[in-house]
Amino acid sequence: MKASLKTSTQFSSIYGFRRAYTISASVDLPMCEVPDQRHMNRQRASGKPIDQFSLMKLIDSSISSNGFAPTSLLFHEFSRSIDVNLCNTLIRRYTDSKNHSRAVSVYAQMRKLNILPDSSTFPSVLKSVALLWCGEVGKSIHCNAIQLGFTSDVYTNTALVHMYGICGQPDDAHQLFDEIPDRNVVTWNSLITSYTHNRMFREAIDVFREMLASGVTPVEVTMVGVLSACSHLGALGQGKWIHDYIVKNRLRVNVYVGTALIDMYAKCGDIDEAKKVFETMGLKNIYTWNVLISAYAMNGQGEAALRTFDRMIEKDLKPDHVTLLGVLCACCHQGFVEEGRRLFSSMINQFGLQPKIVHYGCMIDLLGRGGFLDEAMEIIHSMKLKPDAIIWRTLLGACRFHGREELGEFAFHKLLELEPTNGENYVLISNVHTQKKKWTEVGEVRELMDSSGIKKIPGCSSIELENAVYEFKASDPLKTGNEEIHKMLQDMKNQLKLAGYVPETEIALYDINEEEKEHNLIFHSEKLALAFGLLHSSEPTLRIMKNLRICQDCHQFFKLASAVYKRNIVVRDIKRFHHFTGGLCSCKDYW
DNA sequence: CTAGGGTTAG
Repeated sequence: MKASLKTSTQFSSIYGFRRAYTISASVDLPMCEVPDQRHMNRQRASGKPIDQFSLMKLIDSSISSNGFAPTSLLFHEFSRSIDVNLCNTLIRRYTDSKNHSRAVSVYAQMRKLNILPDSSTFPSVLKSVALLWCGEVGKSIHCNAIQLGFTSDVYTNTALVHMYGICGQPDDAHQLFDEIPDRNVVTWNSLITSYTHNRMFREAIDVFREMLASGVTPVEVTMVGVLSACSHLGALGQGKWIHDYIVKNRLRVNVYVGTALIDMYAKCGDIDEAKKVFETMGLKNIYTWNVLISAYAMNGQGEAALRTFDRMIEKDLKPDHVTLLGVLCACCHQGFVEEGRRLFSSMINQFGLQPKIVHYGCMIDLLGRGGFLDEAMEIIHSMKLKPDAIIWRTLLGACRFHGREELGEFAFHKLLELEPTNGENYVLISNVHTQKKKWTEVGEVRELMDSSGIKKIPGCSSIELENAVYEFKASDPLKTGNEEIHKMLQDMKNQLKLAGYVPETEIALYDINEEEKEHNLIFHSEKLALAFGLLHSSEPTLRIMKNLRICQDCHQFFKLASAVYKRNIVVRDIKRFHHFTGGLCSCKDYW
């Protein structure tokens, strides 16, 4: 029946998952250290078979004091006492205590001893398989379930949908889902999270719509999945609808739902609403605080992020790696160099957290943008971790900012080794040379790019008006179809020039992160979306999303447009938000 | 009695 299932060998690399363990269902288990050897020896010496009750007690005490029971020995010594119920309990205990590889090992032992699994074996063991990201093992357990006739058990099927989803096989999850005769709300939730886990957010929302259409009533967990999808898509209209749905249907705003709501509003650029949800929440945990801190950081409210952090510390909450990342990022986006240095050292000294590569990256960005490139270099040399491509790219970006050609070349050569096909790197070094007007070097980079076949990513922007999303790609002014918008843009350009707009052509000439050359600057996708928004909406705030970073020229253009056309413009680009109001941007041009 | 949940630099 499952002959069409794909193998899962690639999932770990495609989705960036780290394969933590590899377990084969037929592998011999390693002998574990035996914590209660004497007790077992006594039992063995007495020659009496141990009864199930004593065995479970033994397992329990062993798990609670050592975190595990000597599984293989138990199976070996006491196999006569072991039946399916005992195995199920053992699997569940291991799953609950996050000892997933042992849970799977128990299942493997069961199969070896020919103890037939029952309908409650599969859900528990599959949960562990999912958390171990072992799609291959999951598939073989799925085959067992089919052979043993558990194809219509909804618990098993739901666990399988979840397992395939978590293991990076959302298509298999969906295919299986379609074959399940009696799906319930948990089955639907599993399919939705299959998609969110695999960054297929539109599909997740489609499934949610289908779920509503089929008459299944969503619950809190459903909302968390769909809200997460809305966050990633920047779908504010959709997200608000979910929020309304929660209120109207009296679903609880528990800590999961609340955190997901804050994140949704933050990632859709509505920071005020995000804050409101936070203030009305009863129970908050570290996730909630972290989400609010990075909400402020990405929306250009660095001070608020730091104040939130202080509030958190006052409440005696212990910050974690994500918290520190949020505050460092806030400092970075606002140029708070001194504050960033202080936080970085308190991370280690006060909070006892060992910085990860991301924290170093953030510090290098902060120092680099601030012009402290030598200090950034010192950090790179002093860190125990091997600098990755992102570290070097961040440094290269700072070199462009401050015209440090030599150091830039150094970083670029590191990048050529680490990721020779990433076009961004070529663009950055090309811009370093452009600034210094070293046209020979610029030409060389160009050639290197062409010969390596590196292509630019097309820019695409979208704007949501009255529940519809309109997408724009950088357009060719000679093509027909967008006359209205093109005419509007020409008018805007003339208007804004009166307010001081000067098209910036130099950088754009070689920047593949932006769509078009000099004469086409005016047809950048975000400008098209803005013109469309101004023409077709009278809302005070226009929200635009872009798949790449906003370019320098558009940034200037939008600032002036916010003043001339008296609108707030919120742009979410691939990195962060820009809130344009009255001729200024929340990023204070520091990005 | 067993299945489903939120955050992360450039």
